[in-house]
Amino acid sequence: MKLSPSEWTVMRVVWDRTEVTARDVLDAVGAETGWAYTTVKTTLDRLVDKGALAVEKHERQGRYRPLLGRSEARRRALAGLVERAFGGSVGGLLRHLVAEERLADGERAALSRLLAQADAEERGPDGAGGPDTAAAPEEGG
Amino acid sequence: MKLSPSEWTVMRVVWDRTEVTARDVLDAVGAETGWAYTTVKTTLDRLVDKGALAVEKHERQGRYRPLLGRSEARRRALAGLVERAFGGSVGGLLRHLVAEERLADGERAALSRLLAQADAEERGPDGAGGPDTAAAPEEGG
DNA sequence: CGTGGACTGCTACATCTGTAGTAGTGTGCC
DNA sequence: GGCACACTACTACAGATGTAGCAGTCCACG
Repeated sequence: MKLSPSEWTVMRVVWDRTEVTARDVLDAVGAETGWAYTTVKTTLDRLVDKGALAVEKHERQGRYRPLLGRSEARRRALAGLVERAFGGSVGGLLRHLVAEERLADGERAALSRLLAQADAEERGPDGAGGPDTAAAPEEGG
Repeated sequence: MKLSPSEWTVMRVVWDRTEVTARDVLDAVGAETGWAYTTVKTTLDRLVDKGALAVEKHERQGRYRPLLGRSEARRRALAGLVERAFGGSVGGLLRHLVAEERLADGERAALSRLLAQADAEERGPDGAGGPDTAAAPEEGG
């Protein structure tokens, strides 16, 4: 499942609140996107169609809840990019990041720290619960 | 300028050879994609339209040459992904990579090495006019 | 010179995406 | 009890993308 740019915009709101109405989404992104209410609605419905959201009626109003987790969506988007643009190699992406993207000093330092940390964690398996670990039910097919 | 998946497929071939004919591309990707000759041709032409390739006639046969570089294309694709999926923060992507993608030990080590290397390079040869980073890496993890 | 193959430009068509309009319907207010 | 409002389902339409066919043309070969 691939999310289009507009769909990402909507999903961001849903993920931030865990459950939203179309109105909520419009309130959140209307200013920035200029979308009409129906545009939000259509996007929301398409996301339901493709299984990224679940909708439930409350007083005849739809409430949308993510089925696709943020991390999972990121993983897939990233996988797509790596596949298309870096020959399927995460290493290639990494090299590009370091070599071409001119990471700021702070970012490099932070990345080094993260690496060390992950290293430690993986050696002492107790890990869980990052900031936004979204466990998404996997749709079976 | 954004490249579609099919366009990436074609561009990969062009970048690998610096100049190609439609036939070359078909030979290179036909087996893997199952495309017809005309599909390649259309994609090539669309790439010319959008300014990613230049074409030149030799004996009434078109030879295509990249105008858009691979690194540049990667940069843009990456920027798009970071924008859509990571709230515009490369740091967010980095965190995801380390935390979620379960880099293999080898990859992590390689990345550390790359970082150290880039660090040295950037400090060594040229420091003038550089980014005067206002310190403070965002969100302390 | 006629024919076939290679290559080209143009056209086509389905699907996806961005964006929105319209009409139907339940509900609360006057 | 009707009307405005909010929300929904359905429909629309243009541009991008995936994929390919067709017809014209040039060159080489017989």
